[in-house]
Amino acid sequence: MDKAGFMAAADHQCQQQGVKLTALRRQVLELVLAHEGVVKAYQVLADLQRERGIAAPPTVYRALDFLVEAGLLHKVDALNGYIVCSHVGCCHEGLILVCTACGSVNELEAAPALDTLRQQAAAQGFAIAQQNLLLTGLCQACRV
Amino acid sequence: MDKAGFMAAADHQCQQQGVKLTALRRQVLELVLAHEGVVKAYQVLADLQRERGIAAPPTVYRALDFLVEAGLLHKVDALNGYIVCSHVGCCHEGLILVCTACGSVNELEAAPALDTLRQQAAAQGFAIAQQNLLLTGLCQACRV
DNA sequence: AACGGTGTTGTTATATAGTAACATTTAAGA
DNA sequence: TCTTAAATGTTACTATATAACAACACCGTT
Ligand SMILES: [Zn+2]
Ligand SMILES: [Zn+2]
Ligand SMILES: [Zn+2]
Ligand SMILES: [Zn+2]
Repeated sequence: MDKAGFMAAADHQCQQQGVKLTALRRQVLELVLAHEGVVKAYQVLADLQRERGIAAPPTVYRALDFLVEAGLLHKVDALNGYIVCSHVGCCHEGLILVCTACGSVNELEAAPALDTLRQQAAAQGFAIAQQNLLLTGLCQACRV
Repeated sequence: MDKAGFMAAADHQCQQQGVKLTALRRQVLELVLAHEGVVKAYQVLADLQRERGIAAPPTVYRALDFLVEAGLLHKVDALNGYIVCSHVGCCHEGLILVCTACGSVNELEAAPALDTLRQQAAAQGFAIAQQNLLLTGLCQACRV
């Protein structure tokens, strides 16, 4: 999906959810979108400062939190970063593949695999929540 | 496994691997072991300072890194913390279940589930590395 | 239009997490 | 003993994230 298409989908999704994609949030989303792969909060902050002058960490973290909550971004804990969801609109559980060699990120639909995990966890009485799984490894390009 | 048993297993495992469980590393391991569930680096640092007087972050981070590398601890990225491996000795891939209500942690053997994921990733040309999966949800005690 | 509540953003300060770089000590082999 | 590599100490710093409160904008009601 191209960036314009993504922003349109984002607008739509926020309307559906009854939440507001304000100018600031939209700007932050566009800044994330402008990067390939994983983006860090402080990188976004720096970008935002270039565009708007002064800005402080809470401004960025709030917007990022909102966008994650709205399902437009995913937080990639292991990297302290964020990626754009590549399945906006379809309620999904992501399988996020991060290449340890080149840093590229690829998001798959993980529902089937998570069913297996869910069963295994359920056998221990544990109910796993909806979530995204981060897996590290080597992407096709980096496998020699 | 009780703590003494774990320390014995840790000694054994380090010998097997030809690495040294020095006094400092052992002390850090015992400090982690003294807690239930997830422990943070700076908590360990504080504990260490109580026991030995002065200590600086690198001291703790080095020891923790070593212990993770040796397979005695697992890093729990999503929580910026560490847990004691509950399968020391058997080479394994962990499935780490973290209860979002009470913070308890439970580690399962994840090999079968990871096989499924590995296949799904392989279909995209992605080779996932050996790793531990962190899943959040509700433990048996916290499911109402 | 004025009011009041709610959500959003601004601002300051601080808390928490992790690492770089170099000095010093310790342990293991030649 | 001498040499060297590993481990630890030390200082300083960078990076990540949040608390707390102030100011503002939006929206429905009076
Ligand atoms: Zn997604
Ligand atoms: Zn790659
Ligand atoms: Zn384990
Ligand atoms: Zn629980």
